[in-house]
Amino acid sequence: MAATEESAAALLQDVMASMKVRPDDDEDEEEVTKEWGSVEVDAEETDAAVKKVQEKEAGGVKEEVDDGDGGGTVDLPEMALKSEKLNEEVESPDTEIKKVLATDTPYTSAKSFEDLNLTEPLLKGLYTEMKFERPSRIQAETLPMILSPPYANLIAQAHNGSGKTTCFVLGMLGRVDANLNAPQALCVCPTRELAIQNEEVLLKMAKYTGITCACTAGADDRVSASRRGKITDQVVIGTPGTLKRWMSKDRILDARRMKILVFDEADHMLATEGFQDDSMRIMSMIARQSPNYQILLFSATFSERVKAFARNSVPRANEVFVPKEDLSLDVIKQYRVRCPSSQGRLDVLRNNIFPLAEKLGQSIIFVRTRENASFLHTSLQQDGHRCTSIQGGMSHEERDRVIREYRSGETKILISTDVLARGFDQAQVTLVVNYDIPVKMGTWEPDYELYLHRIGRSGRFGRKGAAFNLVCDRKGEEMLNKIEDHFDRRMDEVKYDDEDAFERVLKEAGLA
DNA sequence: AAAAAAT
Repeated sequence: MAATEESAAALLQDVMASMKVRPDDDEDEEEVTKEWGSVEVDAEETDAAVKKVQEKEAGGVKEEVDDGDGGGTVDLPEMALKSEKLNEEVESPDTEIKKVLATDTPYTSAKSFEDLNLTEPLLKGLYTEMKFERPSRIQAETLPMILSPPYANLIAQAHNGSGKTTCFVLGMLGRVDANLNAPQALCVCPTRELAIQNEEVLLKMAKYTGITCACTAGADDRVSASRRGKITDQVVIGTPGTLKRWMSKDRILDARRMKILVFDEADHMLATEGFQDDSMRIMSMIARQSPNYQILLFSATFSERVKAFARNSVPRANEVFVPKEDLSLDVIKQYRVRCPSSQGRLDVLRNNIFPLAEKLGQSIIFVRTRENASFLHTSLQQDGHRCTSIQGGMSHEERDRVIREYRSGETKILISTDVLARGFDQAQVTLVVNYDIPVKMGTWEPDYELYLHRIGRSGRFGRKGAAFNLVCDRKGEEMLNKIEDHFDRRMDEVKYDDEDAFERVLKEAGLA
C-alpha cells in the first residue's frame, strides 16, 4: 500500500513536471491528506455514506487511478503544448487549464456548439435567445465531458464571469428528455437569488425546447407542497433545505428518473456547515433511486481542503481546474483604502466613494453583518444618497423587489451582506467595495475564497472592474496583507484625504 | 458572522 502510494506520488510528480504545474501544488497535496479526514458525514443513515465507504474500500485502487497512474488517468500534457493554438481558435484568455480525466474516455474540446449533438430547439435558444456564438474556454472543455457517455462526474473550477452557468445549465438541458414529464435534472444553489438567476438563464435557453423548470424560490414558494402536487418539470432548481424537504417529507420530488445533479458554488455547498448535511442527504436520496446519476460540481473556488473533500464525495470525477495564480482576476483593479477610524470609514464611503459611484455603472458595497447593511443603508439615505440594501433577514418579497430594482438599473448602489457574494451576475457592476474584509468564522484569517467571489461581482465576462478595500484598524490591515500574499498581488493605496485620488484611480482602472 | 430553511 505504501509502495503503491509512493509510486503514484512519483508518477504524479512526473506528470506535473511535464505539465509545468506550479510548485505550490506540492504542499497542497500534503494539506489534502491531512485535512479531509476531519470533515465528517453522519454515517449511520445515508446512502452517500455507504457510497463513500465503498469508495474508501476501493481506496487503494482508486487513489492510484485518480492520482495519476497510467490505468485511468489521462492528464493532458498536450493541452499545455497546444495551448497557444487553442487560444487562437477559442478566443480565450491565456489561462492554462488543468484537466484530469477519471476514465479512458477521450474528449475533444468543443469548437462550436454544433459539436455537442444538441437538439435543434436547444441550439436555436443558444443562438437567438442567449446570443452565443461559440463556447467559451471552460464551456469548450467541460461540455463534452458532461454531455457524452459515460456521463462522468465532473469537478470544475473557472473564473468568475467566464460562463460557468452556461456549462451546467446547458449540461442539464442537453441531458434531459423533453418528452418525459418527470424531474431529470436538479440544481442546488446556496441562495434564493442564485436559484432564481439560474432558473431565468435556463428558461431563456430552453425557450424552444418545451423543457420546463420548478424552482424552490418561485413566486409560489408559499404554496404548500400538497397543493403543488408532484413535480413533472424536467428540471428542478433550488436551495438545499426546501429541495431536501420536497424529496423526503413532502414527497413531491421524485428522483427515479434523475440523470444529473448540479451543485452551483459547490465548494460552499459541500463544505459549509449547514449546507453540507443537506447536500449529502440530497445526493444519497438520489443515489438510492438513480444509482447512475451524474454529479457536477462548479465553483470559481475550491480551497485545497474542500477540493479533497469534493473528490471523496464525488467519486471518479473528471476535473477541470484553473491554477490559483490565474484566478486573482487581473482585470479587476484592487485598492487599499486606509481609513482613520471606524467612523472615518463611513465618511470615506459617504464623501469619497458614493459621489463617484453615483456617476459610475453599478456598485455593490459588501458588509459583514445584516445590522451593518441596514445601518449603512439608513445612514446614507439620510444624507440624501440613493441606494438600497439586501440581507437574509429581509422578507422574500422585499429581497425580490430590491433585486428587481437593481437589475432594472433603477438603483445603482446596493449594500449587501454575503448573500450576493457568490454568483450574482449583473453585467453593469463595475465597482465593488469591501466595507469589511471577509473573515473565516471564528478566526482572524481572511476568507480568500469569499474575497475572490466578492470582487468577482464586477468585471463580468472580461469587462473592467475595480475593488476598494476599506481598512480602519490593524486587524483589517493585517488581513489585507494576507490577501495580497495569498494571491501574490500588491494593491495600490488610495489616500482617503486626497480629494482626487479615487477618481484618478478609477480612470486608471478604465472605469471613470 | 452570514448564509438556507426549518422549528
